[in-house]
Parts: sequence; structure tokens; C-alpha cells
Amino acid sequence: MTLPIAPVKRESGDDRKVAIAIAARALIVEKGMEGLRTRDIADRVGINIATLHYHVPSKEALISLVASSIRADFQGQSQRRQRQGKSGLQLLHMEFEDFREIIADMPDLIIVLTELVERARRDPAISTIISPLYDYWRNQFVEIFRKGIAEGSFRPDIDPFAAALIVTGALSDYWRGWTEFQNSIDAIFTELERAFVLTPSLKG
Amino acid sequence: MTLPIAPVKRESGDDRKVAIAIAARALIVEKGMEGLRTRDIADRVGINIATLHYHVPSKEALISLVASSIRADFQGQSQRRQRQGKSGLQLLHMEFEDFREIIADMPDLIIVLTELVERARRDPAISTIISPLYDYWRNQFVEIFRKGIAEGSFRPDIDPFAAALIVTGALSDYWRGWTEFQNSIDAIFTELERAFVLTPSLKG
DNA sequence: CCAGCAATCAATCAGTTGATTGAGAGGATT
DNA sequence: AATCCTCTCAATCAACTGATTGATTGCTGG
Repeated sequence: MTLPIAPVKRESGDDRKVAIAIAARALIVEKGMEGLRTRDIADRVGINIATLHYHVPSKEALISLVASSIRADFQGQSQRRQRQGKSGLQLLHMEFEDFREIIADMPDLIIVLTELVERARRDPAISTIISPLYDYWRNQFVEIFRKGIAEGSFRPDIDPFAAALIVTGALSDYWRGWTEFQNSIDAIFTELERAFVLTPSLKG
Repeated sequence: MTLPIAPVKRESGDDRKVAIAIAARALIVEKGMEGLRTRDIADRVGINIATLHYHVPSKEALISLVASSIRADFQGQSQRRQRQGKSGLQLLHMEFEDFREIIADMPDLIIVLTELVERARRDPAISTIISPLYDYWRNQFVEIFRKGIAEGSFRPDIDPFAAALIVTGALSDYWRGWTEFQNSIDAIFTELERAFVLTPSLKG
């Protein structure tokens, strides 16, 4: 989608790496990891295969580069909002908004992430990059649930770890979106909130 | 795992196909879809590549065969329990038990299923086999939630579709199990139940 | 201005990979 | 026994694929 039209002459090594990562991500979305070819990436960037190998020595390294790129985007997104001094419920809403923005601004991010997750199961190099990322996301929710319980606005019998796993699992599964189920993401957000947040009538 | 030791002479076409599907599934677990090779499958079955192609004309057809095999196992599992005359809560517990048995008896099933789900996103042939299966699973929960609400034992403001998506999403995401989160599946079951089922103290 | 480095590419390699061909073996039917 | 059908394999193909080589181009510091 966002491609350099014509890399006129030369590009710095870092810029090329970024372009390679972007191209690789787009191709993973289109053809999956099993359809990813170094030649296709080079073509999309507009460079020779040898040049690609100059910047990224092997396909293994290429996958790692993609994983790092995904991590950078993901963390960049979640650091855009000020989180201090917010209540548990406000933080929960912020996470939902973050997720909504991710699927709006970077729709390929979650798709590539799940492909990488599959690979992480049998590739330690990818696992060390991706697992902490996913765990970080989940831990955000763990903290939110702890805070919300302490504040009295969340259901007091929540198991924060289990609840966090349910939320992240539901959201990432939703985003695969290959199902016939045509629920809006808002319906999911609403239902998750009802599942864990006390309604005023039940409080006190 | 369960492989024919040595196919002495000849095998009927159907038996061979079953053996091929089993071998393919094991190899998908080991190396993922992107590492699946027809030669490896033939080797594991103990036949020539040409013989493999005699039974399964193309790799596309092979993937479809695997998808059908997965579907058969999955549906076979969910039909082992009598479901008539049960309450919503009982049905929910039955679904949980089904899931527990699947991950105990056929641990590779969910792994292969998620690999196929990735592929289904861009392969219509796989999508037509896998999507209905997943939708069937989700619809089970939709019906359970409707029933539970009507019976008054579930939270009355549940959106059955959203809730079903949350449950199936959380369970399938849990099963990937690559995370550091070491929650037991029971903790997930318990938390899901708390999220949607009314506790006695909150009822009327 | 030129030496050195970063970046690039055409050409090519060696190994892989899905698929085909043509021949043949074993069993059943006639 | 002749015929036919199912199943099997050795050999082979053409295309693909990740990676390398050696030469070339342009920028930059001295």
C-alpha cells in the first residue's frame, strides 16, 4: 500500500531495511509466511535480490526484521496515550481505543502478528521477539484489572490473569475476521466490559 | 504417532488417504504449513512420491484432505455427548469438557486447525471447509447463551453473538499456549463462567 | 581529485520441490 | 489364461528459491 514509488538512486541502509520490512509485511498478508519469497520482496522494494541480501543476510534474519518491525509499531501505538492518573475503567477504554486504532491504521499488523505467533511456536528466534510483546499486551490488562478491582469499579472476583487472557484472546481472534460472524468490534468491547465491569445498579 | 509400520504389499485407496492425512498433520505440527513438503509426507507414509500423487493429485488437494480430516475429528468429538434436555449451564460445562478432552486426546488438532485458519484467510477451498466448522462451534455457544438467558441463569444483558465470539476466541487463543502466561485451562473456564453466568447472590 | 566505503546489480549456482511419465506388479473377473 | 483395474515406483522434468560472486556506481573525507 504505502510504497516508495521509485527509489531514484541510493538509499541509506536503515531506510532500505524499513522498506524491506514493510514490503515483507505486505507480502505476508497477501500470501502468508509459506508464500513469502525473497525475490518478491526485492521486486516490491524495487531492488535486486543481491541488494536485498546485502541488507538482510538471510531469510531467517528477514523474518526477525519483520518481527522487530511489528514490535516497534505495536509498542509505538500503545505509548501514544498518557496513562498516568487514569482509573481502571478509563485505562480499559484506552486499550480498546488503541486496538481500534491499530485495526484502522495498521490492519496488517495483527495478521502478520498471528502468522509470526504460529512460527514462534517452533522458531526460538522469533519467539524471543514476539512472546514478550504479546505478554506485554496481556500484562497491560492484568494491571488494569487489578486496578479496577482495587478501585471497586470492577467485579471483585476477577482473576486478573485469566481475564487478561480472555480479553487479548478474544480481540486477536476477532481480528482474524475470517468468520461469517459479522459482529462489530464495538459489540465485543461492550460485551467484554459487561463481563468484567460492575454496572452501577449492581454496585453498592 | 500412529503410523503403519511397514505397508507390506498394497493398501486400499481409502486406507492410504487416511495414512497420508495423518502423516501430513504430524508434519504440519512439526514444521508448519510453510515447511510442509510432499516428499516428507510420502517418506513418513512409506510410499513413493508418485504414489502419493496417485492418491492425492495435488498439494492443494492434500491440504483439503487435511482440512476434511480435522473436521471429521472435531465433529466426532462434539457428538459424543448427549445434549438434549440439558440446561444452559450444563451445556456450557459440556462444551468446556469437550474442549478439555480435545486438548488432552488430540493435542495436534488445534494446532493444525489454527494453521489452516491462517490459510483459510486467503484460500477459498480451505475456507469453505474450515469456516463452517468454526462457525458451528461458535453457534453452539450462541445457542447456549440464548438458552441460559431465557432460563434466567445467565446474565440477562448478554449479546449472545459477542459472548460466543469471546468464548471461542479466548479458548482457541489459550490453546496456542506459546505464551509465558501459565494459567490453567480451568482458570479460564472459571473466569468465563463468572463473566456470563449469574452467581446465586446476584440473582433475584 | 582520488581512495575508500556503501550500495547496487547482472549473472549464476546448487539444491529443492511439485508434478509427470512410462513401466510393471498383484489381484479379481471372465 | 487373457483381460482389466488398482496400486506402486524409478527416473526425470521444469520451475522455483535462497544465496553467492564479481564487477560497477556514487558519495565522502582527506
